[in-house]
Amino acid sequence: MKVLVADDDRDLRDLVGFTLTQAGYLVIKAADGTGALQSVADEAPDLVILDINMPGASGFQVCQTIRRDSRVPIMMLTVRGEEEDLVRALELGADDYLTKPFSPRTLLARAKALLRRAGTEGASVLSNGRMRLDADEHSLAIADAPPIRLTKLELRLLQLLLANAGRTVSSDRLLIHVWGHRGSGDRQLLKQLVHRLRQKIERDPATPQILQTAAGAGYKLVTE
Amino acid sequence: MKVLVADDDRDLRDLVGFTLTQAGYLVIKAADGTGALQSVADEAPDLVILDINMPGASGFQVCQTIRRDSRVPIMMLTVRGEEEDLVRALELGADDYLTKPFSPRTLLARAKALLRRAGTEGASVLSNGRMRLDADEHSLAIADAPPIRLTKLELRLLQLLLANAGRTVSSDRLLIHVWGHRGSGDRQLLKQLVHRLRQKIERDPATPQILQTAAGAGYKLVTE
DNA sequence: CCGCTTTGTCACCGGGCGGTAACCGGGGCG
DNA sequence: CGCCCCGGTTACCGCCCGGTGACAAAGCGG
Repeated sequence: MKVLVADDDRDLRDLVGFTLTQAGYLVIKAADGTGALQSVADEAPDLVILDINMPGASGFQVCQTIRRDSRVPIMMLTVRGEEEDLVRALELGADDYLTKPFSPRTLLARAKALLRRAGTEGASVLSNGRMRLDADEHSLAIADAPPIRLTKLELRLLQLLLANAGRTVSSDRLLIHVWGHRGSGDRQLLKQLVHRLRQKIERDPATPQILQTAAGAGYKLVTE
Repeated sequence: MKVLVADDDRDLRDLVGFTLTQAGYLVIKAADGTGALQSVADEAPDLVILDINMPGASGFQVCQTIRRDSRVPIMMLTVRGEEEDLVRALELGADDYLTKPFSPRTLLARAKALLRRAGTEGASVLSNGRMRLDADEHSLAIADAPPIRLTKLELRLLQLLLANAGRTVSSDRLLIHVWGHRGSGDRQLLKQLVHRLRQKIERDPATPQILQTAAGAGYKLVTE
């Protein structure tokens, strides 16, 4: 389940992202309106969380543009006391709104309700090239080989890698996505997870063909 | 299809009632919380529409009480700007919500979606592959074997599993479906229920062929 | 009120998941 | 040349998870 979080306030973006990540969602972030539109087009998220006040293109414009060719659920973020903005947002096709400040619990409850209502809940399979990741089954199928069972952590790792297939994903992003925190000492965790995952999915774990390392940067998934 | 509308505002109640009646639903009305509970018990509606602000018993109490022994879809009505109330409602087991004012069209669309999702339109017998579940008889027939008597909980568990035959259903969903939103952390209940059910339906309960576990995720039913 | 069935709770076990440390080998650099 | 940083690998171990048995509590029909 992919969620796009668009907000120019870095702290808020991180908080929202963290909350959703911990709840098992795959989070994509954007810092401004144009970035948000780009991400919607590229990543086809299942839910979009939009701050109204953003540089680039305002939340309104973004919302309107998205609605031109998508019915993806949109949740708007506003500051208290901007009722008329709110009404306008709803008229532009937003599905729900949240006034800052809000608690993580609130956010989660509303997000879940939106996804449930949209009926997007069932489709939890992410695929790219020869790889197919099923979040419900906790399994990964490569080409026509029988699916491989994954643990929770392996699944999370692959979610982010597969969503960025072909591109290198930094160790920090992986750490945050999988464990929810970063730190130099935690490198070992990632090392281990990658190693164990390679034992499972690589034909020859010593010379990885799929889960490749980008020295000094991170890892990337090769799906071709 | 029976719908209960509970709201202390007579005008709103009538409007909602009228909308639903026109759409072909059988509408029951209640003006306060206690009346709502009474009606739920007496009439067993297929959908409950609850205003949060009501005399008698608040929408929360009503919602919670209903959820103690029923999983009938519940839609909450709120006025704009009561975020935390809303969250509480969703956490208490409400399925959807609507902020006043809303259009009749919206109301209808949401109500239909809820009923569809609840699968209330289906018959009392559910079958897939070699398995046939009869909700009235509380029995499960596998292939040509004589039907097996089921308890209430076993029946509910199988309902959800059979409706998603072949796919993994998460432990959380099962817990909510069977016990109705309490003990969302109580894996023990599910563990036991599965164990007991396996004793009944599996040829060799130690190596399940039908009710299989998806480690770290949930359970799934194999109907082939 | 009794007895049976159903359901909730507790305790235990075995296996695997995941965190931690230590070691190895290679490449960059002083 | 030797140091050290980085990533891979091996090993160990605590703990969580799922399965199981036993028993208490609750529900229900006679």
